[in-house]
Amino acid sequence: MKFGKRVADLDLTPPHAGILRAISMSEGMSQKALGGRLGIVPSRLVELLDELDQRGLVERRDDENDRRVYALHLTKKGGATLEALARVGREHQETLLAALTSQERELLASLLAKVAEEQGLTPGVHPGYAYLRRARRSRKGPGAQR
Amino acid sequence: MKFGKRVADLDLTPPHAGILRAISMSEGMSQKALGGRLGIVPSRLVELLDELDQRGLVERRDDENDRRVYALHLTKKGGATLEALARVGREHQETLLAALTSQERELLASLLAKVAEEQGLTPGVHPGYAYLRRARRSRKGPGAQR
DNA sequence: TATTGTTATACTCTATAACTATA
DNA sequence: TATAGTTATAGAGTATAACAATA
Repeated sequence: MKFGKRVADLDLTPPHAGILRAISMSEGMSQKALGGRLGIVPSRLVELLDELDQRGLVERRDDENDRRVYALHLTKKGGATLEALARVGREHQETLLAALTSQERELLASLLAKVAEEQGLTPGVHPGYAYLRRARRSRKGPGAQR
Repeated sequence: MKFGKRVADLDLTPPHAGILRAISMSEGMSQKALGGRLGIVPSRLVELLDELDQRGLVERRDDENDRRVYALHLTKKGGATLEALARVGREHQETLLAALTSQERELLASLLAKVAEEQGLTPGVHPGYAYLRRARRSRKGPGAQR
């Protein structure tokens, strides 16, 4: 996962990157709304936001109308990090698609966009957030030490 | 992960599917060789093979020349399961690519093949086997219960 | 002493459920 | 009683390291 490596240089993980981007697109949204949009369960979102908060990238401001909710905002540093992430994304894409001409890249993008749309994916939202519980594997058995 | 769901109907996971296919392509190979080819560490391979062995899909036969190694073989049932997996793969692909004409599918495949080759991927080997340790995230902080 | 495979153990990621504060 | 967010806990997947048998 080359992209993850690049993001790690910013002391973040790919899930963090998606959250920063989502917040920047709708500043002030609640955790509930953010989690709903990305498909992250509340408990997981809390931890990811804690980490972003801790790094000074995101602020949880009190909502005056409803004291149960936080209004999520990017800090100045958060905005700068988002720009750095955009650079990282461009670099990653350049490396990944090095084998293709720019015409081929556009073609690939349009084919994939068709597929994504037909599959009902939301643009800008990585489907990996919505985790699907795998089937339970039964365990152990043979293979004793000879 | 729709493919994983389909594979789960056969009481397997995607990693199992790749192993069955790899064994069928070189019957009799050792665990070391298999793990090397797919990029699976020995301890993980043992468990995955235990599960396949237990389901009667794979046999670990003693190698006569070197009693430390096992020669891996598909059982008859393993061969049948591999065919079922091929069907599953075709169904999955059909669903995934429903938005594309067959010409577009070929085009997509050729673009992706170019990218994969340039990236040094081995045909037939899912890159997900080679796990990359993520950067350690520092933990916890704000967000105390109000 | 080196190699093949196994076991023991630890760590990461993610989910479910119980809980607190507020509505 | 219902909702937003948090904490506690558990489970799945994978890795590292110590180990046994054989070379």
